[in-house]
Amino acid sequence: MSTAERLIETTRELLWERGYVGTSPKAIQQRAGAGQGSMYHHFSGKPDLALAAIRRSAEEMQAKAEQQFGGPGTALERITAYLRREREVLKGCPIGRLTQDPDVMADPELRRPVDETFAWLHGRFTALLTEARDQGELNAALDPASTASTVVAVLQGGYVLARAAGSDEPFHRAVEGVLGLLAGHATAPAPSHDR
Amino acid sequence: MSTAERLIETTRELLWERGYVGTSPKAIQQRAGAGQGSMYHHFSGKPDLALAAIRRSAEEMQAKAEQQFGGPGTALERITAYLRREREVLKGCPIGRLTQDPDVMADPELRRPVDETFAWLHGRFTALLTEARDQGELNAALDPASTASTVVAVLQGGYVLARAAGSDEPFHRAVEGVLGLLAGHATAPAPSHDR
DNA sequence: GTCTATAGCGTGATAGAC
DNA sequence: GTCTATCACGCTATAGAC
Repeated sequence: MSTAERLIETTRELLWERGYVGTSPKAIQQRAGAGQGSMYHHFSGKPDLALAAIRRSAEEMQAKAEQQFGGPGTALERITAYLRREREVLKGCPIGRLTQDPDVMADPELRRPVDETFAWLHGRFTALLTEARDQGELNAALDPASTASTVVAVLQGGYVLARAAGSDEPFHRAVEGVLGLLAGHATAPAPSHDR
Repeated sequence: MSTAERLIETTRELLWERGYVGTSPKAIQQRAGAGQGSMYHHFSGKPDLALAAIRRSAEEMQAKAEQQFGGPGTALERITAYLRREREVLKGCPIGRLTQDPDVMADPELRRPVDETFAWLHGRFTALLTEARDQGELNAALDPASTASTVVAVLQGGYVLARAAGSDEPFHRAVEGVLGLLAGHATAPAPSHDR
């Protein structure tokens, strides 16, 4: 693994653990086992390195989500699979937490990957919920776009509640709660596609 | 307004805007119009002042919530009133954001008010949802405790989505989405209490 | 590419005068 | 109670040797 690679990965970790304001170039260098000069050779400074780290985390989050979204099963089953997927709940969402970092939100370049990731996620959920509705898995009275925002918010808020409590429980309760609400809106067993 | 008062209020503002790590004693003193010596006369240091500020914000959040919870209407109407209440959405939740501050979460004293506020909020919502269920406003199949976590998470996650997008819209969509999900679970018009 | 040395500034806190 | 002076330290970055 190259030095630049190690610097990016280390920055991703520290951004996740301590946020942008709480992460110093020095801390990155020490954990990555790189000197000052090395870091400034590969990156112009803290914002440049953070941009590389944030972009990679955003890509990773989308790729992981696509694993469940593009998997087998009905639309509602794929949504359920995504919501119930294993997560490092107490560490929080590596992208969502950047939202609370004033210096990240103040810089359009750093902010863009965050904005785009949630816009993508919302679009993906809206499409899946529309599919579920059209297949009769979900009540037609529900607005897919609003429900999509609700589902994404439950995950992000679940992380907040879990960290406040110092326990995974509130996160899982929130997820099961929204699944219960969605389940009650099923109108009929989903028809099989192939006949 | 006393100097100590001004210091606490200023700290509440800065904690909301920039978090604990991003807020320096110097910045507090300048905005509050107080000197170094003045601050250290009234408070033992940054953590002590932050504790006073966090406690007050936690109390305020609970008091504001109780305005809607204890207001008129059925349980579901009071929940709706709370969810639709005016908020400074783009500023985020002054308590929820502390959850992302590693130094706050690492200090049991600073962390306690955050933990307690969300525990209280969850309990309050659980009671209201139980009441709604018993009054036939809500499907009996729903678990009040899980649904309560979902509702609180929607608010906290709504703030995250709004800040990511730089717009109030995702917050309001998420709120209307969960109200839509709850509405579909009504089993019958709520009976009047008084006859 | 990586190292060490250095710079200028901010942070969190203390000391002691008024 | 509030002020100014001072401290040791950490932050982000640059310079220049190797």
